[in-house]
Amino acid sequence: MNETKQKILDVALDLFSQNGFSAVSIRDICKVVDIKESSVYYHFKNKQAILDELLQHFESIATGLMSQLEQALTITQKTIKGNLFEQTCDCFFEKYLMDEYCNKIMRLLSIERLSNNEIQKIYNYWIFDKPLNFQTKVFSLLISIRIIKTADSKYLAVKFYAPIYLFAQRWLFCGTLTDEHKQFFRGNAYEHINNFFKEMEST
Amino acid sequence: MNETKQKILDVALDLFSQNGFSAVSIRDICKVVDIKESSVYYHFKNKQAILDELLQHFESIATGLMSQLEQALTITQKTIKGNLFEQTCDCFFEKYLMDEYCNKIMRLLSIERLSNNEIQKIYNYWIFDKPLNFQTKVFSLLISIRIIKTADSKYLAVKFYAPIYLFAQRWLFCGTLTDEHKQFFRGNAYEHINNFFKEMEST
Amino acid sequence: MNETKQKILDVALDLFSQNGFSAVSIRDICKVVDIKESSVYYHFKNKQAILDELLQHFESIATGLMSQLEQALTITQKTIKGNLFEQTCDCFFEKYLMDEYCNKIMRLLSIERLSNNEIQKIYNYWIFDKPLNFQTKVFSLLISIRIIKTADSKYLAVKFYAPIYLFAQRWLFCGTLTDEHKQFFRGNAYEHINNFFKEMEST
Amino acid sequence: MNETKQKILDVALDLFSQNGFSAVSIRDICKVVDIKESSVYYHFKNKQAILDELLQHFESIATGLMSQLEQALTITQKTIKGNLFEQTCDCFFEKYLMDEYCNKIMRLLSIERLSNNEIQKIYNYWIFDKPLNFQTKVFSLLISIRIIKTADSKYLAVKFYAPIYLFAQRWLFCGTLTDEHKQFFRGNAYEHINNFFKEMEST
DNA sequence: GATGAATGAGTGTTCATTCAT
DNA sequence: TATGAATGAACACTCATTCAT
Repeated sequence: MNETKQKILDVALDLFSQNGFSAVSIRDICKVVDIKESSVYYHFKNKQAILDELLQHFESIATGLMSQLEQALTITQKTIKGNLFEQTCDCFFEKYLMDEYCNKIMRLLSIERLSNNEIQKIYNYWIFDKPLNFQTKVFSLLISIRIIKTADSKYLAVKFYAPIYLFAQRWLFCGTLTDEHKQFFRGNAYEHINNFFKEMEST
Repeated sequence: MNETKQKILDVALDLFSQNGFSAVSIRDICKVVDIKESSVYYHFKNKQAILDELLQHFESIATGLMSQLEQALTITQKTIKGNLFEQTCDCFFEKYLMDEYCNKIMRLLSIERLSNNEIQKIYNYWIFDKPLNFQTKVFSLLISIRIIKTADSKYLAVKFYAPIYLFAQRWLFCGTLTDEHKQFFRGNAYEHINNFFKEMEST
Repeated sequence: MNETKQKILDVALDLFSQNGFSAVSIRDICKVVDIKESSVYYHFKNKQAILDELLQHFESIATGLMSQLEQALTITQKTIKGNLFEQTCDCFFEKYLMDEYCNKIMRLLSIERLSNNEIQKIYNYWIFDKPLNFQTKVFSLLISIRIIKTADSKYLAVKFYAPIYLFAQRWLFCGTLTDEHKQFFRGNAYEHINNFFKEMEST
Repeated sequence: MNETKQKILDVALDLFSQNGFSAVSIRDICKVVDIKESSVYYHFKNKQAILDELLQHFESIATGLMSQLEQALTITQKTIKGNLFEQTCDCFFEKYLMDEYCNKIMRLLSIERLSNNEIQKIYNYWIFDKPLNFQTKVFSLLISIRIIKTADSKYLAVKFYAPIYLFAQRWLFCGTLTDEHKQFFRGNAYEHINNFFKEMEST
């Protein structure tokens, strides 16, 4: 892709994720990219088109990652649960929640979702429904191969995912993503996962 | 309080909660209140002052409610846990998360928190820290009177609160608060609470 | 006169003399007087009326002072020139150029005269024409009683008054009137007057 | 320089010199230039920037002119005083006090100086200190080459400059600069200069 | 590919003034 | 006497966008 266009996308995402779409002006973006405002309109039809392209790119990344996770599910049907969780969680945390690009998009979605129905849908899908859906599949699998006893896989998914979501909101989707916040998140999240499995085994 | 001033506050909160503070103009507010823009400045120093007054009012309400909940804790030390939870949860859900005023404020906080440090702090306090803190106290109490066995009350609080937070985000803090969404939330939340206690009792 | 009305006049003059008429708002005045803006309109028809009253009062003061000086001229026809000048200059300096009220008015006139024909006329009359006219009379008198030799009294007046005017502009009509600036003015002005008479005597 | 930008500067100076900086709105300027208000902000950061550019241009002109006058001083050390004065006064009157650009700036400075310290300084420098300073140098020179007898060159400068300053204030810095006013000024000023030299020679 | 120049619509805010109480 | 409440007109300034070059 064109170099300038890519710069615009990068800077726009950076600013959008910090201040929201409507609070960032074309001027703001151009100041950082160091081009004139009219130049933006050579690369994009309008301001909205920048957002659209960012979101589209995110959805293709997220789709890829999620289908990758789901594939891992079928391949590793026979792996022990520890490994399975270790891998998928690691991947979900590092390449999704804390990935620079994805994290910025999600922060942007967080801001804009309340005033934009289109974005609301994307947010709900990628932050609530898809992860919960995936987690439900994981537990269904574990139940089917009798690693864990029969239970409501949907509710198990909520129990497992809700604290992760809460820690993500607390540490990863507030202001700039710092290494310190990342560590807080990892600490809280892995503690939860460990506790979760201990309880699971004890039953 | 003055009638017009109250109208301005009401309308402003309504619009802010839907679109965010900066996306709502004084013009927008005045169109609904049916006054001229300059009249706003008789009642408020500037646009920010409207937000400040709304937030201040929320904080006084939230403070009142939370101290009320905490008082209930001391009084009912001898009540059975079922009652305690029933009351506090009901109150927390209906008079806080789903209360028209508080819910709007929280939606507003959700939108603005990522681009406003001041609001970030308020959000974190009233949505994360204070409720988790309260829930921790509840579990400490239950542990101390041996209704539940010794355990990490802090982690118990997270396990208990995280799904509620997730359901609230999913159903209560997205777009206008409809009766349908309220029912979805209640359904999910009370299902979680019931399950939570069944597990508690079984251990 | 009514106490509040007087306060408004005092404060208005103070602010006008510092910032000019149009740069001072009714709000500014009311903040200092500690009344509501609407109250001003009980005492004055409009903003302009405040200015009018201030100017009118100034003109009555100035008229009084100048006629007093002119009277001194007739009475003291036989006094020696030294005394005459000493008295009139002292009076002109202290009770006119450096009088708190008159000085503020003149600073106000200075600001506004360029954009206001009415004020331009008042300024020209009381700052240029009247003093030069008076001074001309003084020199005419001195010439007529042969204290100084025949000369062009009009030009003498300019020679005498111009440096005083320059020193006044330099020290008395720039920013707030401080004691320091007053002293600078007195120093410069009396030095000039002394020099002026030495030269006069030597011819 | 850009044509529109120059037009804005010209019109702005014209209006500022008549009404003062703050009394002239961007709208006023745009009406005359025949552009939309928003266009101004393509050429200037804000209203203040227009003033700044005007003042800066004036100071470069004034600096040039004054250094030119001072150079004339060294070159013509041997010229007779008549010539020297003739040339410098002519230049100072026509290219400074009555030059269209400089005169407008000085009227603007006159209006704004009382409410703006920055401008007060510029005014004092270019209207009082610099001209008096130059004139002092002229007299020092004349004294040193014994064309005039030993005397206080500083006081001579005041005696020489004060009437010119007074006539300038009376005729050149009041309302629009008309040919009639220019003639009044020239008449008064040259009469003073002639008288001044007659007296000088007679002593 | 990029930009100089312009603009219409909109932003928050200030102002002098009015008028019923 | 004083003020609470309101307003129309103006203000400096920002914004996304257009278009000829």
